[in-house]
Amino acid sequence: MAGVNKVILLGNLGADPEVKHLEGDKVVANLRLATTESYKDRSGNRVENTEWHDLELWDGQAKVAEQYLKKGSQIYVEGKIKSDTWQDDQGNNRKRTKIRVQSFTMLGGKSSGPENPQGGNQGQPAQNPNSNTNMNASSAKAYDGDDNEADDLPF
Amino acid sequence: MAGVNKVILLGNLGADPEVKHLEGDKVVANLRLATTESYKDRSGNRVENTEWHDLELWDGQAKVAEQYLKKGSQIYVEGKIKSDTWQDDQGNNRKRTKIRVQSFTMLGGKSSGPENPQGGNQGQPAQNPNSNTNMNASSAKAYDGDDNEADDLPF
Amino acid sequence: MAGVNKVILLGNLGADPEVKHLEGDKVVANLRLATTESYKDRSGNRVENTEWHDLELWDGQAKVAEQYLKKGSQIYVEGKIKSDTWQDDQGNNRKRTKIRVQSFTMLGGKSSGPENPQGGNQGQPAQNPNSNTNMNASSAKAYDGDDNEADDLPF
Amino acid sequence: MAGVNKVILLGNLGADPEVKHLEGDKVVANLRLATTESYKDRSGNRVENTEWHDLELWDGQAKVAEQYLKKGSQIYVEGKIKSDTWQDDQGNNRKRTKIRVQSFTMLGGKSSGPENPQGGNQGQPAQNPNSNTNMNASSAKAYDGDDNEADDLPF
DNA sequence: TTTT
DNA sequence: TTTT
Repeated sequence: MAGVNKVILLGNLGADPEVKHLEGDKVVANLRLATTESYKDRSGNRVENTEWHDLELWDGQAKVAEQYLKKGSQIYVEGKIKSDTWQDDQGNNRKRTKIRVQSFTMLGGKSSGPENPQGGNQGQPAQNPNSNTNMNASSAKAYDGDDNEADDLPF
Repeated sequence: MAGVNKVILLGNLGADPEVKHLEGDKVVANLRLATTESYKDRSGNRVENTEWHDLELWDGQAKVAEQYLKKGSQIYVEGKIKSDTWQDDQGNNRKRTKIRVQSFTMLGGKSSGPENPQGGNQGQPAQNPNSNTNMNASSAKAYDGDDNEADDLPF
Repeated sequence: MAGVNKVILLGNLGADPEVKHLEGDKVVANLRLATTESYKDRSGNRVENTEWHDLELWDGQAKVAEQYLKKGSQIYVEGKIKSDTWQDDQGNNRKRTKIRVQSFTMLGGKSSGPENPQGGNQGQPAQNPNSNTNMNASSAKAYDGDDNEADDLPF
Repeated sequence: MAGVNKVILLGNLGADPEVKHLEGDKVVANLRLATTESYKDRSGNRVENTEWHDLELWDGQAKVAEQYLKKGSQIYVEGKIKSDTWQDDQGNNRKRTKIRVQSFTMLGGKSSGPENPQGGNQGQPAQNPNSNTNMNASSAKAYDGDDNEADDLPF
């Protein structure tokens, strides 16, 4: 029976993306995303609570992430929960949960813009390094291999 | 900085709720929820893929779950991802991820209706055991202690 | 700048789908979906409040809707808000809002199962007319013309 | 039967909030929010498509909006679709759809920070007018009158 | 371990 | 480990 497994996150990267280029043109990027909520406890003190999420992106999206995201980037993410289960050396059942990203959008925050835009002209500073450069890397449709959103880059 | 950490699930329970009544009137329920997606692989064969989620509900919601949900129940859930981290006996960093439920709605499927409705009249079968009895246990707002959704029960 | 425009609905159809087959193999289906919320007013009386949504589905999804949905069907929907604006006869600006469906999933409820399954054998009643027949008609990606979810039908 | 009616938006305000202070301490704010999507048409040209949403906020949230949001502000919104229906002068049935906001979060973008922070010191420019000042105005719980999120302001 |  |  069909179900729903949907995750929506908005937060900041705790580190630069870790990107691996695999055989057969496959690319995978792993991101660490922090979502912080803030509330008042019973004593009226403001408390911050940060949850860290392991994101996994494939192929076109991984390339976009590699080129545009870095530590501190603020992004909006849609994806689904996906767990790996295995047995460790002691024979214990282990489980690791990550978010398989289906789409993401860059928001403003620190460090928007490509790390090294068109590979040159570093003497001329980017016109608006702090502007709200959003960019959408849309749905990956991983199963059927029609993963062509690399053609969807906004330039 | 405020962020967003939102999970939306729709699936079936793999087991009856596990409910613990703690000191001070606190109640916690743990549910195992399966979300199944179905797709065709490259060869055109239909494949089913099930993800299992650990849900945690507190207080008013836990009581509603205890009374109305059981193995097989189909529910719609909103919540957030919440991880526990600790060190195991070998000093390894461990992490366990669960879904802290903020609201849920009972859908049809098997086993709607209370397990043992007001404790009596078992000779008379429930009129419509397979009907689409939905019920909403709304948001828990745990942090500020205004956790009064027990008053929101639909009866 | 990229934004997010996402709608999630779970409710029941108020009428059978209205389907139009257009030139060039295009198909559009219009659905009326009711989402009902129930709450207690200040006096403690339970109140029901129903919102009606106009859904629009295209092509592969429209065909699935035509074949499987009818009045009373319970569905889960993801889509986006889309408005038409025009001037009426009096020169007033008018606006009509609908939900462009990106994916939907059939839940149980009334009237699951095809209206007329494989066109025959009506003497033999469907084995489980009230069973929880879910079915997923996945995302339509209308803009790029790669609208091939008709190939994704679960049979 | 309980249903789901959920809207998630991320975009920018097209104008300053319109706030009305009603009798009995009630406050309502109306916002115009633009969500823009960007895609390539068949010819490979990038196309932008903007949808305008009418948002309605009440009480504590309305006050937060009044103080912190203005034209250009980028926000993340959760809410639900809510329609008004009436008959116009010609006796035609009319319908107007708006988004009843349940929570919102300020993101960076233009014009974060209060319009007039604690009412003074205008000679000293705000230190970081373009910084990523996020702020969460949480769920409004309108029906039951326990609308105390004014106490939840982050200061 | 659910559901179809 | 992010962000404010």
